[in-house]
Amino acid sequence: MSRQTPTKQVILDSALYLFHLKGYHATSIRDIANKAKVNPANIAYYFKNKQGLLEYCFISYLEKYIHVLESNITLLEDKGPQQCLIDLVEEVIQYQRENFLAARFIYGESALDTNLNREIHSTYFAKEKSLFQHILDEGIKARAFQSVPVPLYLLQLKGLLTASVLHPHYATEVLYVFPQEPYYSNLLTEEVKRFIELTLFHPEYNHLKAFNRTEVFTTV
Amino acid sequence: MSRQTPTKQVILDSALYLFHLKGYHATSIRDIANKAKVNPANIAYYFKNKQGLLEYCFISYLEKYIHVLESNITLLEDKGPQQCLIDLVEEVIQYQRENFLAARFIYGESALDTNLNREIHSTYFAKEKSLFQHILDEGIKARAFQSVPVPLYLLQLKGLLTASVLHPHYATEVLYVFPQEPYYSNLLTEEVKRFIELTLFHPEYNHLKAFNRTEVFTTV
Amino acid sequence: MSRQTPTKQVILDSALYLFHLKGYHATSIRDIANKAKVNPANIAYYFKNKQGLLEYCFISYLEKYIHVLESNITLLEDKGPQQCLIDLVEEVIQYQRENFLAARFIYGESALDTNLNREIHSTYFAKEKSLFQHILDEGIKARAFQSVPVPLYLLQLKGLLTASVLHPHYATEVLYVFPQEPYYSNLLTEEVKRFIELTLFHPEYNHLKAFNRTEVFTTV
Amino acid sequence: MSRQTPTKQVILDSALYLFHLKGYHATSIRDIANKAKVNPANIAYYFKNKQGLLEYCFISYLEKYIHVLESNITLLEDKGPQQCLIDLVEEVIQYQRENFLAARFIYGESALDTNLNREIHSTYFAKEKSLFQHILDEGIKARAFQSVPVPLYLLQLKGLLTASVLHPHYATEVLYVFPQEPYYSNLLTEEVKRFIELTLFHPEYNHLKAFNRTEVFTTV
DNA sequence: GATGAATGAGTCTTCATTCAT
DNA sequence: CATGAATGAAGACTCATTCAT
Repeated sequence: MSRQTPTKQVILDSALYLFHLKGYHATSIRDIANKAKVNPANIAYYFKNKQGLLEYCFISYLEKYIHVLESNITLLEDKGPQQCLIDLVEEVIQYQRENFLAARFIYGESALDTNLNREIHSTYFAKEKSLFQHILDEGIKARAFQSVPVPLYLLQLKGLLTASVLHPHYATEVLYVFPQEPYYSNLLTEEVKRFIELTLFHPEYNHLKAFNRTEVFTTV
Repeated sequence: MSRQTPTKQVILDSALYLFHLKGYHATSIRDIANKAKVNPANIAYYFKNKQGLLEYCFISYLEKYIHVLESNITLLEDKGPQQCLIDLVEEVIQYQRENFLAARFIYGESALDTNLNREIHSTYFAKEKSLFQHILDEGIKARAFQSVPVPLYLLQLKGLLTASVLHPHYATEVLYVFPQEPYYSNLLTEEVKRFIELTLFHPEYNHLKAFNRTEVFTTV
Repeated sequence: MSRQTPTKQVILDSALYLFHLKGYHATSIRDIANKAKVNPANIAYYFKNKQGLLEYCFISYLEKYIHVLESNITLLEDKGPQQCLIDLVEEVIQYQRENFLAARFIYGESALDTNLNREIHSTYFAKEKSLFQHILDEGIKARAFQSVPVPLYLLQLKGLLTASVLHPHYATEVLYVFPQEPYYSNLLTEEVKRFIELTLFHPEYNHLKAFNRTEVFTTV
Repeated sequence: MSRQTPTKQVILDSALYLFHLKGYHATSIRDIANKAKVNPANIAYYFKNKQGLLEYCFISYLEKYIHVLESNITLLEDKGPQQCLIDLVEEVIQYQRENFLAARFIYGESALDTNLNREIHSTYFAKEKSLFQHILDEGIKARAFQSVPVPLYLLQLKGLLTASVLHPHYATEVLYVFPQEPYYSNLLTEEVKRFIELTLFHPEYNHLKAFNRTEVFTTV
């Protein structure tokens, strides 16, 4: 997290913004340079390549993302699986909201058939999976969680956690839900937690406080 | 559903395949023509534009998708809200699996800032929302469903339904779940149904047969 | 001048209109076909080529143009050189006005370096020159005309006669002179005649009626 | 009149040459680049567009052309209308000869229906007209000129002045007059002056030296 | 660190033309 | 006589990248 040259940073910000808006291939290096008010050759200087810029975006997001997960898992024994998972989900959602541009962009591109995607799936996402699986396995073993089919459950969990990232226009323009605003973000977090509790937690084991949903959104 | 020129159809298939694989902007018109083994000028002949080809892909998928939803909703009164929603979800998942390339591609692109995206959100997805909302409202009114905040619930439902479409590499290469195979597809459908039952259905009202999950996937 | 297939004629009219409007190279064969509401392949059928269509336009205009000149020259001995030249000029201007699209188009293109241009210059325009020169030579010999340098005089005469054809926007949008309307066409014809009389005719010989210009246009 | 990059200048020269030879639309950007021995992308770099290159050609010619006119008009009071017009005509012909390629090209294209043409007519040519009209009005008022219908006269003057530009092949290949050579250029200038004197100047007012035409070109 | 000039490959698109029907 | 399908070549233009300064 070292302080970066203003030029490098402004390139990065512009790139991230345009990538998330138009996608990687639809964004030209001159678009980025124009937005950053910088000479295009600087991009080659700092990132060697357009590809290099892309990788930098991916990796710097994912590196920190994994760090968020790992630092949470260390408390698994202290908190117990239920609390640990709940906290983890909360922090993931928060991290995604704080790095919204990167999150939206990376998950959007991650469906494509790319070498870079293959790499990050075999490293970062594999790591992510093993961390989540660890919590689930521990929870199931401790009878805190119901005995769910882990991979399927993780896929669904992924769907829940990335819903507001991957369907931004559906959220804002169709449902009038604005996931970037704290108000909605909190509601969404609570909903995800509710899903997890209802579908995963063992009822008898549950020592979390009763779930009280705000009743605001019952109808629209 | 009129009979199409073989040339037009083969262009369409090739385009869909490459779009889903590499994304719209990374796919050149020559790539498509090569794969289809036709002259690039035919693409202009049949679709006027690369953009025209894109729109054709989007619209022909979404048109049929909306049709699936609508023909299901007509049976809402007969089936009751619970069975109607369950059947709907099943058919949506099935439709997505049958039109996997289009589904993956369209949902992947739908996060971008495009005129086409704005259009389809204000038409097809708005329609989709109103249909889903109709079921939910009816179900809540009839006490078949719990009183959930509809927009948030719809966003999460969207996340669940598109999870295997939007995270294909995560599913196959990390989780070893292959959503296109009928075996996994059925399991995933059952899981989504389970989520809905647990988070939406009113327990007392429930007259569906008890949910029996296959216990295969408990661990991996 | 045989009656032509409606299709052939409508193609010709459309071509001439678009050629004069946008120029030959800026007009596509599909433009013409669209305007004529005809299938593009018909152009190949009737004219073999785009080039063939062009040649047809050129030649059919010039063939008739030369005919106008020739049929006038035959009366040279009867009328005397002055009257003959005056009548000729009048008929040339009239012919150009009646075939305005062709005239504008052909003179516009005739400055370019083309095989077709080389051909029509060595035939039609060479013929045109020899006819004009014949009148001038006869007139000079008969002391009806002043002893002008013929080639230079012909070049200037050409400039005068084609002025309203080659500067259509200058005429209409800058000078507010509309050469296609009979009113202005007559005025222009009178002006050209006046130029010729003043610069070419021998004053003593002149037995034409005194030139009375309409005084309308003295100032603007 | 700032110093231009050699590359930019060589592109400009090549473009002008090819435009005048084949016309704008028949000249491809690759033709220009080949002739200039530079990379085609440089054209986009310096002129943004093929259209941009065209506009540059038009405007740089016309800008200087108007300047020629204006700097002459300032001497109107000193010289009197007759001498001023004569000098002006001489300088116009000279300017056209010095910028032959541009002049031929621009007047050739100026008959077409183009946005650019509309613009230059409503600016440069409107300006040109008002300058010429000013001289004529002054001359008529001062009884130096006969009371001619100004717009018609200006149209004919235009025809005279552009004759050798707009009928280059007619001049050289049919009449064997070579307007670019100083010898012929002088003769042509004298002829135009003679026309003006005979058709415009008031005989009594005339204090110009008697017009002596070289007698060389009486016959060909 | 940063820039303007220059490049070659690649983009989408349009064109004139042909041919079977 | 007319058409729709199909083609190959060429069009203008954009792109990522390099390099001397």
